[in-house]
Amino acid sequence: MSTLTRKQREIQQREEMLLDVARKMLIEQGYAGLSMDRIAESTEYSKGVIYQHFSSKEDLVTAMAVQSLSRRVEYFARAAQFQGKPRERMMAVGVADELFVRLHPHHFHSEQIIKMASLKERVSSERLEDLRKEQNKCFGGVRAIVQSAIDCGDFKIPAKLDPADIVMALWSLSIGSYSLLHTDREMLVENGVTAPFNG
Amino acid sequence: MSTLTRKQREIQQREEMLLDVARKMLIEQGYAGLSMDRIAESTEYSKGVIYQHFSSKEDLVTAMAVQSLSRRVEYFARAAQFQGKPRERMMAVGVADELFVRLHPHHFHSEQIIKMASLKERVSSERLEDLRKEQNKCFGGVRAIVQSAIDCGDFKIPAKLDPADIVMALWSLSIGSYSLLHTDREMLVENGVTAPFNG
DNA sequence: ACTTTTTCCGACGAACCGTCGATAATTGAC
DNA sequence: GTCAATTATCGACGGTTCGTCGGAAAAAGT
Repeated sequence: MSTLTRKQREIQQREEMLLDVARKMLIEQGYAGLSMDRIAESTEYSKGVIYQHFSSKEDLVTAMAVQSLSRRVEYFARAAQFQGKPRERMMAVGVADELFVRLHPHHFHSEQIIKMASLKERVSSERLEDLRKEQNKCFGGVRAIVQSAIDCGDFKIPAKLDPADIVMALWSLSIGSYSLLHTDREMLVENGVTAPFNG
Repeated sequence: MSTLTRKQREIQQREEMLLDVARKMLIEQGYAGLSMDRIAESTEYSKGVIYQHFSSKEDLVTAMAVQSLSRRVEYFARAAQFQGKPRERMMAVGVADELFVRLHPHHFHSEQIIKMASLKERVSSERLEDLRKEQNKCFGGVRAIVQSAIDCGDFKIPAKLDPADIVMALWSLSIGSYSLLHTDREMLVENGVTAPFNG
C-alpha cells in the first residue's frame, strides 16, 4: 500500500486533470479566457469541486507555475549531472533551460500572470510556499554549478560579483528573452535580430 | 492658433487625466483592482466618456504603456547626445534605462499585463500601432548607438553577432532584472544576490 | 427662440468569481 | 439488506465587473 489512500490518489489525479484542462485554456484563450465556470463545464465537474482544489483563479494559475517549475528543476538536475568540466555543466544548464522553455511554453506565461501585483495576495499561503521552495531549489541548483566552475578556476568573474549575481543575470536573460521572443517577435525580426540564444 | 481645436485639446487633456488616475489605481491595487467603474466614479465622468477614450480596459493599459514608452525614448535620446566616446554613450543609455525604471515603476507592470496573450487582441488596432512605433523608435535608437560604438572600434563583438542581437540581450536583461527584482526580491536576497545593476 | 448636432450619462445585459445550503453518494453499524 | 451518519458533489445565488446603447443634456448653429 502506498502512502496515500485510494481516495487521495483519485483527488490528486483529478487535480492534475484540472490543471491540464486549465493550461490548455490559458494557452489558447489567455488569462481573460480562462474561466472557472468553463473549466467546470468542460470537465463535467461542478465549481464546488474546482474550488476544493484551488482557492481562487490565481491559486490555480500558481499551481500551474509550481508544476512546471518543478519540471524545470528536474531538467536542471539532469544537466548538473552532466559528465565533464564544470564549465560544460554550465552550458548544459543553458541547454536545459532552452529545452524547458520549448517544451513548457506556458510556464513563463503563468509566471507573468502571477507577478501582476495584488494577484499574489489572492493565492493561498500553502501554494505560495510551494512556489518559493521550487524557486529556491532552482536558484540553488544553478548557483552550485556556477560555484563549482569558479572553484576549479574554469570560470572567472570579477571579484566584486558573487556567484548569485551571475545566476541572477542568467535568469534575467532567460526571462527577458522569452518575454521578447514570445510577444514582440515581429519587432525583433523587423529590426534584424538573428541570434535567438547563446550560452 | 494651434493645429488642434480647443475641444480637441480639452479631450486630450482629459485623456491624460484619466491615464493618471488609472495609473495610480494600477500601482496601488494591481490589475484586478483597476476598474473602469471606479475610474469613472473617481473622475466624476461617466463610463460612456471613458469608453470614448479607450475601447477596453486592455486598451487603457496599453495607452499607459505607450505613454511611458515614449518617455523612455526621450531618456534614450538624451543619453544618445551624451558628449564623449560611443562607448560612454552606451553607458549613458544604461544609466538612462535605470533612471527610467526608477521613475516609471509602473511601466513594466503595464507591459507585463499587455503581454498576457489574448489581452492584446482586445486592444484597438490604432493603439497597437502606436505601441509598435514607440518600440521601434526605442530599439532603433539604442542600436544606432551600439553601431557607432562598433564602427569606431570602441566596442568589439563576435562577428557572428549583429548589433541588433546586442540590443536584444541588453533589453532582455533589463526586462528580466526588473521582473525578478520587483516580484522575487526576497528570494534574491535570501540567496545572496548583491549587485542589482551593471552596465 | 428653436433646431440640429455633439457630448455625456447611467441603467442594463452578459459574464464571471467565489459561496453555501441542498442533494447525492459512500461508508459503517446492525 | 436496511438505515443512519458521514463525506463528496452540485449548481443557484449575490456581488462585481465589463462594455453597450437609447435617451437626456449641453453646445453650436440659424
